[in-house]
Amino acid sequence: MIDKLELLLALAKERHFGRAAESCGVTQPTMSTSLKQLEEILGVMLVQRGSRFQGFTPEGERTLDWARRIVGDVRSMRQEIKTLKDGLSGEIRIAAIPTVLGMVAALTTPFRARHPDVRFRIVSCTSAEVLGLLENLEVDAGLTYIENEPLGKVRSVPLYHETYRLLTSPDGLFGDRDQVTWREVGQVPLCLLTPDMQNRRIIDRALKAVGTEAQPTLTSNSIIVLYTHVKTGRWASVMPAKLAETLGFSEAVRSIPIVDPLVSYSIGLVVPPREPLTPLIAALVQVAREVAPTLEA
Amino acid sequence: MIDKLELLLALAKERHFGRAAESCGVTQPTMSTSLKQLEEILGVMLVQRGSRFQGFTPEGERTLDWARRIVGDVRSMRQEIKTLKDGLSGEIRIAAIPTVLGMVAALTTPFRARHPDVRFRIVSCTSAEVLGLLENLEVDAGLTYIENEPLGKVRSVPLYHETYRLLTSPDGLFGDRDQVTWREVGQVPLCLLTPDMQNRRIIDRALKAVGTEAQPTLTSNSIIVLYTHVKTGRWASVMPAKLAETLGFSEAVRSIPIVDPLVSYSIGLVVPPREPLTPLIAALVQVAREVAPTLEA
DNA sequence: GATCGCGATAGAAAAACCCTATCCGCTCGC
DNA sequence: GCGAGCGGATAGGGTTTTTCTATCGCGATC
Repeated sequence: MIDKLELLLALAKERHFGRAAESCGVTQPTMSTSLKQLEEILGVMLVQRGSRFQGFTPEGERTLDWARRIVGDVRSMRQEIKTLKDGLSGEIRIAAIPTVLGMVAALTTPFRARHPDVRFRIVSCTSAEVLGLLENLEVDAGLTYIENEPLGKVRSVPLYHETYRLLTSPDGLFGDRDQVTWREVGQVPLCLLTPDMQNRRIIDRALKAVGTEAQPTLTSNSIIVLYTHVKTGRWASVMPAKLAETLGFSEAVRSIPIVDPLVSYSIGLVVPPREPLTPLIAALVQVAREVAPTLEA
Repeated sequence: MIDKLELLLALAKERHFGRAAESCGVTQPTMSTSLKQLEEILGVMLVQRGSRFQGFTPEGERTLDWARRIVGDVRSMRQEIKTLKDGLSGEIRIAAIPTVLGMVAALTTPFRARHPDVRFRIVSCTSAEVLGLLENLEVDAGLTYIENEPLGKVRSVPLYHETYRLLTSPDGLFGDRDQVTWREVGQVPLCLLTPDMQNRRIIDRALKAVGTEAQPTLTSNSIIVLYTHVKTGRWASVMPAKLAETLGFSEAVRSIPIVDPLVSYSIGLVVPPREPLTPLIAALVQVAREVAPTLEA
């Protein structure tokens, strides 16, 4: 039963019988028959049948919700019992948006100092994907924006506020300033994230609010790409202050606060709304609460 | 996996391998091996092993909590999907304390008018047992006191307030009064519920508060026994007003309000705190909310 | 209209499951 | 202190269930 629910979840993720089966370590016929059995048990069609996968029926969607919950609880149970036996151990999977990648260490380092048997897996993705991965039990926690754009069903722990800096060489446009306005930023050719990233949308929104828009000379979904370009001193960018700090640029780059208005968004840890949390996630929330004050400083 | 969790729940209920196995329709060896498998899966001992059942280990207790939740969710899922297919149908099991038994019809009748395919099973028990049965998924809802004595983890829907009447023949002690005090009630020989019933404890408490105590001439855990005795006109009792009304006594019995102080306790529907409720229970809660105002009148 | 990708189906091998029968240890009564 | 009886564990075998390989059939695509 549980296994069949797991197969259903895999199918929802892959939307393809063969790949879903493979991701669960079974063959495609097993996938087919198992789902058919699940449909028989529940007495309803769950999958739209055609020559290929065509999505779920409404009953299938409801069953998916239950499956996520039940499978999640079974995993939580197993982990909790394991923790009772071995102490905190295992792996925590965290999905993080690119602009917080530099801050992940602020969470993982104190955590690991306290719980050395715990491993981490960090995946970088967009803020929308964070929520999807969390929902589908593919990660245990997320690091993302916690106030703008609807969060869906999660619990969140605030970590810090993101403010923005113009990174540019001292002899570039506005390179001699102590602060610049968003309107002025609009005049600078920038390296920016691609528009599917929320950070980019935030910047676009800030610029639009003052009646201008970005002039991207380079866009990427990778912070590393932006970083290496800016570091040359020949490209400018707008980045969260924390990120700029963490990355540490050479003297060829100045980090200039952007004001008027001061744009600020909350970043936080998001975890499933389930009660009780798994011991690993509970411990992570605990550490997040503890380090949050030190991050704002 | 699910089956093994069900077996674990049965063992917790029966505290005896053989009987637990039988209640699940399997043999005792199956019970033994299944539990051993569960222990292997989780990597910990769950049951205190000796020559006979000696309770659960701490890990076993935690696993039990999870099992209740997971098994409950699986049942909810199956019921919800069934409802999507067939509409509301199936059975609702309600545990009720004796003094509300007469009021159950006030809930079931409007419910069945709306959902004719739903059957009911009503079990009578003490208020403590109501919560145990609810916790162990042995009933779907309870009808009991909702404010005094800790309720544990349930959601409750208030239905009405219980006040108390002295039932006695017109020519019995205080039989000519329009109201009596609790102190006076203490002087009357009464038919009462046994002390394991909360209603009895409420009465005892009320009497003790005015410095007297009950003089039971007959005690029973059955309302029918009390009813038939009082009906003869030769025995007196203290009963909730609603119950006395519902039962309907002959003219040989007067129902006299007891005052000074006016003792009143809330009766309500209690359901598991799980979200979402099963469709059946959600519908029951709905009906309870609707009929509650009419009950207080 | 041939080809290819996707999922369903058939049949056999493997695994899991559950039963009967029996054993072992503890408790209680005499 | 010893036999009886209860409670649970274990052994062995038959049956069901599961899962695999191989293959089919349907649609979409080029």
